[in-house]
Amino acid sequence: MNKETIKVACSNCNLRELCMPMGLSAQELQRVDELVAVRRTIKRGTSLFHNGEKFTSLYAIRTGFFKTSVNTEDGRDQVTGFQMAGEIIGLDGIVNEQHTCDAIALEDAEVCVLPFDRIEEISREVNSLQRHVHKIMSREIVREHGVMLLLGSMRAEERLAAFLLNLVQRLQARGFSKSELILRMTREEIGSYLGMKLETVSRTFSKFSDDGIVEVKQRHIHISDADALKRIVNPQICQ
Amino acid sequence: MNKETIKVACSNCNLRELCMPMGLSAQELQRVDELVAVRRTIKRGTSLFHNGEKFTSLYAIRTGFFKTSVNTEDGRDQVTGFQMAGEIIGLDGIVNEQHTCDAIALEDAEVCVLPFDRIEEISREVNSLQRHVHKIMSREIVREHGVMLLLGSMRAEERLAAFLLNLVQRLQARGFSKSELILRMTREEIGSYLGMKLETVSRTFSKFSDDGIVEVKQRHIHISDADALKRIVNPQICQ
DNA sequence: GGCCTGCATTGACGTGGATCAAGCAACAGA
DNA sequence: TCTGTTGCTTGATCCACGTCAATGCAGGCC
Repeated sequence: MNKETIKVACSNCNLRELCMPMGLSAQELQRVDELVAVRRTIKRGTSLFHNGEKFTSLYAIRTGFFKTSVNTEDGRDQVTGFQMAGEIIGLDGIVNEQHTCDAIALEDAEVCVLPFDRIEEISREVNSLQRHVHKIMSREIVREHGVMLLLGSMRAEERLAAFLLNLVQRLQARGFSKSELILRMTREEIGSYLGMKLETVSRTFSKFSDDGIVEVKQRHIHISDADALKRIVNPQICQ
Repeated sequence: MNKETIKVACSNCNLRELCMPMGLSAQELQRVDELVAVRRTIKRGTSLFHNGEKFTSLYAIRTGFFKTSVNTEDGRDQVTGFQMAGEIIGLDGIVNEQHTCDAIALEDAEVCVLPFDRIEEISREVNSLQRHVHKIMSREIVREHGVMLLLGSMRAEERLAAFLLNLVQRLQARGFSKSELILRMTREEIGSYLGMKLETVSRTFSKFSDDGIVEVKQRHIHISDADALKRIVNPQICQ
């Protein structure tokens, strides 16, 4: 094997514990390495796939930041999620063999292309991969339940607080600061995700800033009082 | 095989095309029949599983009607879906091996219990079952995208219209009328699902009724003008 | 540098739906 | 038959957020 091959191997990837099952034998690892067909780079602002496109592969994000959004013929648009390194996108395409949403890179990105028939083939042999695929899909379902709870029952401040806590928690799991973050998306995209208008997003940021909970300078956010955010989301519990 | 065994076989089930893959060989069918461990009946108002309970099985609904809902420690509650015959529930439990929502029967129900390790085992051998499981999970993800769109970008009338159209379409696929339906849930449960208060649900029903779009008598609904509902959901397209 | 363009912020105002409250219909049980 | 309970409807009022509009700020390009 030459350097190139080694470079695209999951076994050598520093994101392995985020997007691949753990505790594989050497032989299983070798099989799983065959999952990744190629890497693909996506320029900021361009799409990895879009609504209607034929589904062939899932994508594991190596670097960069994406949004996914669904849109209807009559111009409605809803951001359904923001995805970062180690996360898998494209699951929506399995059911009808075509994608039902757009995935847009919010910064230059690189993904591993995982052909789905290869995933199915290898997960028949490697039980822990099979289980892993099921868990990833189940996790997405549970995540979406959380978004439904947010959209269905929270007010603007609660939504934004929950959003910030979620983002920072995921960034922290990737070794970034738990109080400092740079938003990769516009106020409008945040608003679309949270079911509110961009003006309300902006005003709510300003309110948090006035209350000394966060410092906001455009897309640079510093969380000064994470507990206050938690209290906003969970009024009763965090008293 | 005695009568009892035949009775619980998927191969004889009239819901087969709804919850099982199609085009199986005789041998594969036999394997798939082993999926169903037992049937279980659930009385109206009682739970099939609830939040925190250990996950062991998925459930295929044979008869009856369920709601699933997530709830937080601080008393927030969100109905995440209504499920009817032929649909699979419990997918949320896979990721952490415990359920993260409650499933409550809204009328007396019967489900087939599908132990998840058996699903995994058999889907390693029967490719079309494997594919089917993936599709079911993907379909749920896509459905939830639709709910996010609804909650994030629609107004009350649009939400209720979309809800009614979705319900009646699923009922029609099961051989029921496309204009007549009986709601199995309260206004409050509809409201929780649609992110609105029960009073607003009631008022919106009354508005539809005044406009001659539906006839509402408590939980008995007659849809007089389905196109009008479609126009409400899709203002541009259906002109 | 100056100009353009795309975001972001902030204010003034309007409104859809929440809230509060009363009354009513359906049904189960005595 | 009456009676309590649960769910549904409707009205009056309020407010959180949307809408419309002006201004400000940063980065890219000439």
